[in-house]
Amino acid sequence: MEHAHIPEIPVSIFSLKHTFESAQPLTFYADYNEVSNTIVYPYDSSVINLMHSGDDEKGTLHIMGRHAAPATGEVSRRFRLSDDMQKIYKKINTDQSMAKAISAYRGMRLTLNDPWETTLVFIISQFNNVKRIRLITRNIIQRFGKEIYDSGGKAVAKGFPQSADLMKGTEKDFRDLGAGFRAKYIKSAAEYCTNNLNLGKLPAGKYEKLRDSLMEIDGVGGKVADCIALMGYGNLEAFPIDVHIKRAMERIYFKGRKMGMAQIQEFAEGRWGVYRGYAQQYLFHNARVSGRK
DNA sequence: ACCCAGGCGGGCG
DNA sequence: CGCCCGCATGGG
Repeated sequence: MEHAHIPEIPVSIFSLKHTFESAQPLTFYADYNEVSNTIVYPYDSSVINLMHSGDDEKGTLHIMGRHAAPATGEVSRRFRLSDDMQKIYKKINTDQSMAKAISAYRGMRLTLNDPWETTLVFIISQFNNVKRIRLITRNIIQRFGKEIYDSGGKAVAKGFPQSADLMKGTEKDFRDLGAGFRAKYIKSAAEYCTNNLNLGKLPAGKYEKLRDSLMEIDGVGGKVADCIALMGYGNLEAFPIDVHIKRAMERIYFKGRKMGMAQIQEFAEGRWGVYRGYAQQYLFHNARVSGRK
């Protein structure tokens, strides 16, 4: 089938750039080319190549790659293309700070990632920085991922290793790949998610139950469980509170006073309701970018 | 040199 | 219960 039709998806209020740069699981191992506005990432047994043309208000996603046609639905799910951003913005645009964040990163989507990939990435994320999370994640993929070949039989990438694949690694292996004290968590999570907890069977829509189940994993506490619920299961009720969110919210909404996690959670629920996961992503990205210098 | 990073588990009061 | 501490590693 030469000159195969390139699948296209019309998209509006969508920014591949802001989405990629907002430190979500996919972005730790995908490659992004800002000039061509293209993202390349391994998925299943092939590589998906996604180009965004037009502008963020109204554009087109072009899907290229060996399995481009069957990947169309997957791209739509993964980038949450059916989210009604007008409606979501209306719900979370509650004040001047949110308005500025939405304006600055308009089109940024939450992404929906594989639950196991998300679990591993956020176990690595604890007490760590984004650059090293990315490094460690890539090291683990390089060491334990399976080769992905193009139609000519050339190895082009490595797929994300499943939990069973990581069971072959020792704690020392993960330490050598840069995981540090998290190595023991990676090892035990690989075992637990292979033998005891089927991540594919957890109830994505039941926030409390989902969160409690995820916290059975050693090394997964409340914050990491919220990240997995949000970005691995698409549960928008999850509101992960990390150091950036905590600081930003204390400053913006609590006159600089130190607040407990429960109080901040309660505030977020009351203010942004079932869309608080989206509010979190805009607050987080804004705080992180404006915190750099 | 010093401080910080998408926190967590464990121990203590 | 809540509080507090140690924790690997590398970048600013």
